Amino acid sequence: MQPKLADVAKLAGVSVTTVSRVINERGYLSAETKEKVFSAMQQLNYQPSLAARVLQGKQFKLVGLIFASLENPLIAQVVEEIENNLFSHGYKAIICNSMDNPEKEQQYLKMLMANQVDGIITGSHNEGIKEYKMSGLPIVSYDRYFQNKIPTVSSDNQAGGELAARTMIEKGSKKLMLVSGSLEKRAPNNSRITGFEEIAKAHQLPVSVVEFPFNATPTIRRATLREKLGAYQPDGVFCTDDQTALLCIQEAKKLGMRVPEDVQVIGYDGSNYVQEYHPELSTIVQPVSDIADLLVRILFNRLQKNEDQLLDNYVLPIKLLQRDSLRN
Amino acid sequence: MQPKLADVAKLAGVSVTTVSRVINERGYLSAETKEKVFSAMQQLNYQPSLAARVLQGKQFKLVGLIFASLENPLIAQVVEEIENNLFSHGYKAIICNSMDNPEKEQQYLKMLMANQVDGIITGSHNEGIKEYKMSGLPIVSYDRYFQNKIPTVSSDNQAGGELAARTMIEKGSKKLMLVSGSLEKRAPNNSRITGFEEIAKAHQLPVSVVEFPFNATPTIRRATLREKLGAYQPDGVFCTDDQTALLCIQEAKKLGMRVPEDVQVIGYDGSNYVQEYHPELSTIVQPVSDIADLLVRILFNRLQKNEDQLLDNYVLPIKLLQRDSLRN
DNA sequence: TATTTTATGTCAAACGATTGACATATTGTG
DNA sequence: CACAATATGTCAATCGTTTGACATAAAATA
Repeated sequence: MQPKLADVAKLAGVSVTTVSRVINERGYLSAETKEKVFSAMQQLNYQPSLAARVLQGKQFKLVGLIFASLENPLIAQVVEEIENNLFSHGYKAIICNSMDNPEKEQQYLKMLMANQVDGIITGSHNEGIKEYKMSGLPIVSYDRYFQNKIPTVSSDNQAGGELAARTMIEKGSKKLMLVSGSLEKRAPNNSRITGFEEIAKAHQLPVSVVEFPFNATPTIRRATLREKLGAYQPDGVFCTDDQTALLCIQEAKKLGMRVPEDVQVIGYDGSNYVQEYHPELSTIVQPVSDIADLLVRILFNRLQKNEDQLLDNYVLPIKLLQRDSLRN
Repeated sequence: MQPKLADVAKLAGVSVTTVSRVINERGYLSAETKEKVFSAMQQLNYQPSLAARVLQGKQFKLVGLIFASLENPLIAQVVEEIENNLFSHGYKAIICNSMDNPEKEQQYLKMLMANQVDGIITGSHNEGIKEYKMSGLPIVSYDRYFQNKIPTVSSDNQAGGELAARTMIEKGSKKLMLVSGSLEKRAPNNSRITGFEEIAKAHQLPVSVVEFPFNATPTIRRATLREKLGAYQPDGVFCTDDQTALLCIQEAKKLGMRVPEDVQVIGYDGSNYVQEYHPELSTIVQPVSDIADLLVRILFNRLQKNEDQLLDNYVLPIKLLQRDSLRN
């Protein structure tokens, strides 16, 4: 059995109240007693029962992370950085892979509420889930709009789309194609599309649009891309996520199109993984560290009930990573 | 405030004991009462306080996952599949990125103990951490050997190394190179090396060995690989992980070596990501789903105190995924 | 009809830590 | 020396749920 407060008290030769005082830093305490208590805790390898503390109204120091899937390198990185961030504040993260499944997401929310987590950070695709409102929990979202004053952090999707268009037009592309990795309305994501389209229109260049449902498999995407690339023969393709962009490059090459001579390709996300292991891909890079940082910061702000200066949306700047899928 | 048991009881017009009986399925209960209670729970959106239940000796239904880093696609996939598996059993997962840092791992163990998680699944690199013994928690490990009867699940590393060697030798490689993604002793990992070396020796073929410390950055790996490839000019390279294999292919090409004509390359891991987005790479594929499944199954077995038929090591079969980095 | 079985209720003690109220020493300060 | 500040102790209630002991009443069975 795990040692309890009383065991520590006995070993240290003090009362349980005193031990509790030491742990919670209340009242007057001599250095000597603190020392005794701490060493007793060490010896017994004592860890206060979180369950018992929570019952007293203390925080669990537990945050729920709801994201679609860790198999997306960007999400994996965001989750990892959030987790590191939380850890440094003494918080733990419960991970929830919603798999883009609203039912699963709903069940997760119930679980998280039962666990009485202190807050939730979500980057999942499904919205209109009423439990979000009911939960009464502090929630922060990544790159998703919610109806009810849930703060959202995202990269500057609009500017990203614009930058992608401007860049490839500058470098000579005239016959553009836009591939949306997932069609969901209301996602900030969509600004990537509008940003791109606006610039294209300003230059009076046509844009062929391909949209995938979010659950399209790589195989389906490949087949579709192959067909669209072959049929339309674009000389510049912007994909709203890196993974689709990779497929796009690969299929273009299979069709005998040279990248970037015949067709330039730009992706979106710029995870560490893509930067390191797909050196060819040019992409719009999201500031992941800043995003993770801000998400946690906002959550803590809400946790501490400092309901002050909370914006509804935080939009962080993106930048272009230019590599071989773009001409010089 | 969250509704409590008493609120449900009042709304359902029964006693708290009855509600508790319904929830815990104890004693005699009429269908009618159950119905009333369930509907009251629904109406109030009642979730029993896990903290209170845990205090009564119930399980948290919480498992700690300690892995090095989610930025490795294989780990991300393993974690994701474990999490899905746990979820279907009503369990949640706390995620811990140890970042290959023993100190962090130790802190995590403490946290997990304080949280009174029901068990731990670890695939982290650091061993000899005494807290593992002290924790008294059921632990299962992935691809790591521990001294003290902690069950381990791994892919058949030895067979994987052998298969890699046999395959490339069969396909004509005579000047072999072995690149170890991380040098750690005592890891099952090492069998990949010995397996490869044994077959090479049996064929009286020389093997040049390159070893990286686990924390070598991609940049360092690239530079080293470039030099070793250039100096040794191997015609067959086996890398003990896919990421290093990708770097290897890329650097070989930069050096003007053709893959697979001049040099064949085989990796190890075969995560979904690599299969989908690096179609060129040939690799030894670990059965990730089976691994995740087994890890969870073993953990549950220990949780239920069925200390029966528990092997120390479970070695699951691997298979070769042959693609363009190998000759036909 | 007598006796089980079924169905529910009341009550109170746990689980482990926190905390307020209050008591009692030992210091230190003016 | 008086009075405050410091240091610790005792005691009991509390958080929300579980559970055992016991009581009671209705329905089912013998």
